[in-house]
Amino acid sequence: MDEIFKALADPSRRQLLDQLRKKNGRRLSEMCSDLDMTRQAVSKHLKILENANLIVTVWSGREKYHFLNAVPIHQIAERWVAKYESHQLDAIGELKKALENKETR
Amino acid sequence: MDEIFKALADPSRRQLLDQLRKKNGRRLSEMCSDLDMTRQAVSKHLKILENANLIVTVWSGREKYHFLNAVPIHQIAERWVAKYESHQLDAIGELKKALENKETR
DNA sequence: GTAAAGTGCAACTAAAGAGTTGCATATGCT
DNA sequence: AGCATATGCAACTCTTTAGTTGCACTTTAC
Repeated sequence: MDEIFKALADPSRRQLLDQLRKKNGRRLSEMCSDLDMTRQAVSKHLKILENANLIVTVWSGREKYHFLNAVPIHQIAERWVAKYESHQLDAIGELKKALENKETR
Repeated sequence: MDEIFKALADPSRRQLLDQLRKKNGRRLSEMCSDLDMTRQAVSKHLKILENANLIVTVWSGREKYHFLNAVPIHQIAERWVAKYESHQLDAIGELKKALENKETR
């Protein structure tokens, strides 16, 4: 799960995912145009996304097609975000509790 | 939003959030015990979480209480993850489309 | 067959990040 | 007043990461 969080931490990589969301199955050179960096840099980002299983690739001749895989994103939403569902911030109430706790310590 | 993703990218910081999820309103020194690093390092992590608004703090005398704020997590789930809701991976189908596209290019 | 297109690999640089140590400051206790 | 507790700030080290440049390899087009 750490790999996924790390992969999503970079804005360029989120942008690449976003590109694929709009038009799936792009080649590397297609994806470079939107980013202000060299092809090799984009290639590295795509590799990180692929290692995190956020992207799946298929070769056809000399061309490599990139496909979005949203499954890991959904898993994080379900397994990780869900844990924080019930947590509403009630700072004042919580603070009171904490201070009461302090008294009796 | 970038700050939130970056803040969540570190396992120690996710662990700190997890601690607060179990028992809210902790002080810095309380939170150190679970992490294998110095107090100062934990303090830095907490500051990053605070800057990302994932944690809210309240001073009481010389003690600083930390409270979990799950709102940004929910916002990411709603605004960002939701965009990827409809994306099911159909690699073979997508590939076919990509290759057909290639023919006509 | 030769050139162009699409991609990968490796070495390097520069910047960001995690963690440490040392010192300072403020509060609470006796 | 004096000491212990709780935290913050700053400088430093080490590692990771983002990005570059240069070269190699394979496939397609002419």
